[in-house]
Amino acid sequence: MRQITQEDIARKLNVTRITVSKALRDYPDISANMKRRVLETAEEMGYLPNEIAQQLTTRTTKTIGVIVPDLENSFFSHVVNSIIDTATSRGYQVLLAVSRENVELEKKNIRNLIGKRVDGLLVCLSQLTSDPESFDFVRKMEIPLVFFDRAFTDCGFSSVTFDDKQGVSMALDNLVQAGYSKIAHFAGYQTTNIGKERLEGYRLGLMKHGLSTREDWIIEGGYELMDGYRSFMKLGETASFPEIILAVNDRVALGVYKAIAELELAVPDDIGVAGFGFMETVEMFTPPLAIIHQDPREMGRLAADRLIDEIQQLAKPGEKIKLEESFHWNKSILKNKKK
Amino acid sequence: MRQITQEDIARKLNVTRITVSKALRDYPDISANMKRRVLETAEEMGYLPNEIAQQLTTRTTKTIGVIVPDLENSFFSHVVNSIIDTATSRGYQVLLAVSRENVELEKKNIRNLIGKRVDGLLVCLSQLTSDPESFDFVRKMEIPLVFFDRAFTDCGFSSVTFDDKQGVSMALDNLVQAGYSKIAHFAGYQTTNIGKERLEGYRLGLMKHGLSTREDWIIEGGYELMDGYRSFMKLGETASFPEIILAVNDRVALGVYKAIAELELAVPDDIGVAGFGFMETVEMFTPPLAIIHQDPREMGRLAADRLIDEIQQLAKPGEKIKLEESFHWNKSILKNKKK
DNA sequence: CTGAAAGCGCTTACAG
DNA sequence: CTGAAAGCGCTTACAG
Repeated sequence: MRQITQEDIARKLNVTRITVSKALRDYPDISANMKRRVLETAEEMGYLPNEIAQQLTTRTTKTIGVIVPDLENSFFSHVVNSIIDTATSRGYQVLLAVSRENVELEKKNIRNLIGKRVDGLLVCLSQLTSDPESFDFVRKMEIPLVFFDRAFTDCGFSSVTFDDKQGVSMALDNLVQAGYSKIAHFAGYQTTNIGKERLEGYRLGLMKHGLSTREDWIIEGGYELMDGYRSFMKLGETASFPEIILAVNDRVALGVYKAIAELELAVPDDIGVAGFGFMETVEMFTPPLAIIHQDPREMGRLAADRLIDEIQQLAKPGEKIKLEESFHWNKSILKNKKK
Repeated sequence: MRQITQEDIARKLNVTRITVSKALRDYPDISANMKRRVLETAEEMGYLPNEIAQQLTTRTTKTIGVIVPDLENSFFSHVVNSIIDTATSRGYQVLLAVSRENVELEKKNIRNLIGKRVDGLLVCLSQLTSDPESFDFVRKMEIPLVFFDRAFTDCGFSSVTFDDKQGVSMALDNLVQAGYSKIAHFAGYQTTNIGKERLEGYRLGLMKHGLSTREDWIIEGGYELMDGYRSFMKLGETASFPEIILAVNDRVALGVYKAIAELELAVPDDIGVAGFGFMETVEMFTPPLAIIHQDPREMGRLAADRLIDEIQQLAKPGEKIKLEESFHWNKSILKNKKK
């Protein structure tokens, strides 16, 4: 029942527990012979150091806390997978919590993880979080924290986010160059960062190419499949059709596909569709969706590495890291149109 | 820099740290007045109990370790999400590790998690694990463990797995009743449990309905998209075509769809397809795949609840829980065929 | 109602 | 080369 402790090993070898501790950690002032005997006996007895005790003495847990809004979202599960990979390879374990887009649960998670004395925190904010109170607490406790994907930018913490403006701009460059000029945007809520940034990128991109913005081609909606569906139907009521629809995310793009199919139109022959997403997203579409690519693995790796760097004081907090996005043409847009 | 401890609160109130500890845990032998003062001061000073210290004294961490082969697999990410939900609601946190289908890493993860003194372990074995050594160690340490999805069945630990035989049998019942009799199976490797169970279920199911098994309609392959593709092409070489293909998993089914499209055939008009999967799987297919349904949420919930029950000694180890599967007709098979 | 003592399993200066 | 002392922050019988 009782676990094997250093005391047990010590008793067996007729030395003190201090000698055992030192031998196990390979202190230079222990004889090679004693080290060998201690190691052997430890192995024999099935000794496994009690890390809780180590954590209490060393005041470090080699554990990082991760809070994610929803693990059923495959973007996040990819990010978390990559965080775990990175953390493991640097000797850290991951305590994972899910906020379910719930502000109260997010708060609780933060307190719980700090209570468990994680060495640092990796947080993707839930959609509705507006109150930085919990994070003031984190700052007061002087616990390193790095935001990813969704961040407070004025808290003094580092963050790793995508550069949507750059992404949209690059996509538009490609499309315009291929001869397209009629590009609509099914935008997200303008109360959210994502919605705003992407729409702004869209406007700027068009302007840059001297194209005028048609307000009836900007349809603001939500982030779900039915929003894309409804937006497309609304588009049918306007005077003229665009050549391409840029959807604010993959679920909205899926709704667009659905609407298109119902109207017996075809992608990409009748209309092209693009969205934001990553490789797995693409596979869900027939034909494969063109995407402004956001790589969850890169995000996870960078965020975890940054956090661990800050924990080990190899880096200072407060760095805003922006990840570049790339445009992946696929079969949902006719290439080389050249009008 | 230093964290606030009970000692700090005690000093401020001119009492001993024992009184503070008791007040915080609402001991009956502390005056209501003192409790109030302690609570207030704790709040004021931003006191957060050091759970590491608590863990050391109480010898319990309220943490469970979860090992999963691959978090990018959405089945597993759904299971883990559900585990976290259940664990959180019962007051436990989750330390998550990924084995990447790597036996060595799996071993290391187990030792690491036990080193961190988790109260229990939830494990989905990596595909190649055959040596129960690590698990003997777990047993020796008397740490509760529950396997899910992939299990050692002769280790004395509880397990939660799907009843594939029952699932296939139910699917065949439905199909035969609808008038189908020509059903092929694209099986998995017969060296794996999953491959074996599903093929066995298929044979038994056919037999039950007095249908003969055509060996050229059983094509053994792997678990990836290209395996399904190749198997379908191989089928083209046989004398006669089946009406329905039962694929061993979703990726194989996807390969079948691909092959069918290339041969300019259509699902379900020319041939029907079914596979194993869950709701998210279905959405990836056009038309939506018929599935023998394995619910990851149910699996996660049951496994976590079982483990916590065993931790709290509300249940004994060694229970083999089999989850029922249901057959979900979708548009990839013509219903009510009635020949 | 409050406190003194012992302990959880470990580590780390400091002596000898 | 080995060990005695002090400490990490907490809890829990046991006294008074």
